[in-house]
Amino acid sequence: MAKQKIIDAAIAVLNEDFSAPLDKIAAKAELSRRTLHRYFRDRAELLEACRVDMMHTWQTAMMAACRQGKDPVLQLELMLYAGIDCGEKYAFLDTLQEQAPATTQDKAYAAARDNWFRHVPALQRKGMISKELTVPWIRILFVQMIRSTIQALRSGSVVPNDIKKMAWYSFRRSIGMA
Amino acid sequence: MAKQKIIDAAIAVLNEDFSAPLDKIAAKAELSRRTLHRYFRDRAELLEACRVDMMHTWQTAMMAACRQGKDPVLQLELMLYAGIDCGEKYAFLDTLQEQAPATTQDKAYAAARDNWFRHVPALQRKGMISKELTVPWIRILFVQMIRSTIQALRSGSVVPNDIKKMAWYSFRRSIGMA
DNA sequence: TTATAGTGTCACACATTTGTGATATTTGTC
DNA sequence: GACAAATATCACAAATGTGTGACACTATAA
Repeated sequence: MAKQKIIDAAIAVLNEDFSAPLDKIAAKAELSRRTLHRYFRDRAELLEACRVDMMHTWQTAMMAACRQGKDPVLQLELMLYAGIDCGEKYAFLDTLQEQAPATTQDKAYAAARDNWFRHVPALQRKGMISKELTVPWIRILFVQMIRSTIQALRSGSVVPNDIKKMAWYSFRRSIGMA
Repeated sequence: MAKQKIIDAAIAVLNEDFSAPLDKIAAKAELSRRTLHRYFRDRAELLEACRVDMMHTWQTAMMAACRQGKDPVLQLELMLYAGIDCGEKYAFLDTLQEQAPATTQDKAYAAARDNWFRHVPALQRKGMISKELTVPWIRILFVQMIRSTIQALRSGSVVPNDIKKMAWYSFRRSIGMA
């Protein structure tokens, strides 16, 4: 589907340069700018479509991840993998979220994501997560670990197969897990 | 000095949106766009000034850090702190480096930064750094840890005093150190 | 007070980006 | 081949961003 192709291109381009001209997005999608405009009235509409698409992708991946286990540690691992699978979509969504004020939908998204982090204090008491770290810091680490993975994949200097394992290893240890 | 004020504003704005209009930079610097143009002929000149400023800041911090110890682990810790002290400058410089082809000066910068990472294989053999991780991945983690710190500071949700400690703790452990 | 340096405001030409209409050209299907 | 759907190309007006000149408005020092 051309529409999805455009959205994917837009996410890829805007993630690197938020004010990039539509030509660049069209080029990335291998379409003319004119065709892009046939699917999206204007820049704002495209941006909104990106937001919805990213949210949907992330939610779907998250749901699948969370269904698989009740153990918070396993859930966290699966959440990280879900974020990685969403790739740029997750990172860019996170950026967009900062720029625009939260709508009702956004709040649902944020709630879904934040849900896990409620477990942190309990895990800290159990000594599974370092007590030196704060919850906001751990959240930031989580997002940045996904960004690191994206960058590693894009740079091509790391073998794709190894990345997920390395990411989980690094993230797990960065928050004080064994 | 107004010139420095503009450069700082430019780094802050362009770090978030590389194609942001000059109006935004001028606004951030609390100056009119006309005044900005009195200091910098055009966008390219401002960008170049940013690059030089960031490189200088980073080099200075790095030199100071490296003078303090011969132990690679201590050096790494001090390098991380240097990066954090440079703040956005380090992260943006890293971005710029990707976009523009390396000049002679850039190579010197890159060399200084990369210098430390030569120690990694030796440290891996000693079992101080995880053998599961690759050098490119460790480099990415280093940069992203600085970005995490910037974000944490900017969000205001983490106490500044704690950040450096948390960043070093998380980075150290993420690469497999004790 | 009078210079003078730094800044702000306004106006302007120019370039780029954006959104749209008109008209081919391609693509797939019958 | 004939047809319809999707796309490309071109042209164009409107909006936005860029760089510059002219001039007015502070300050501060001589």
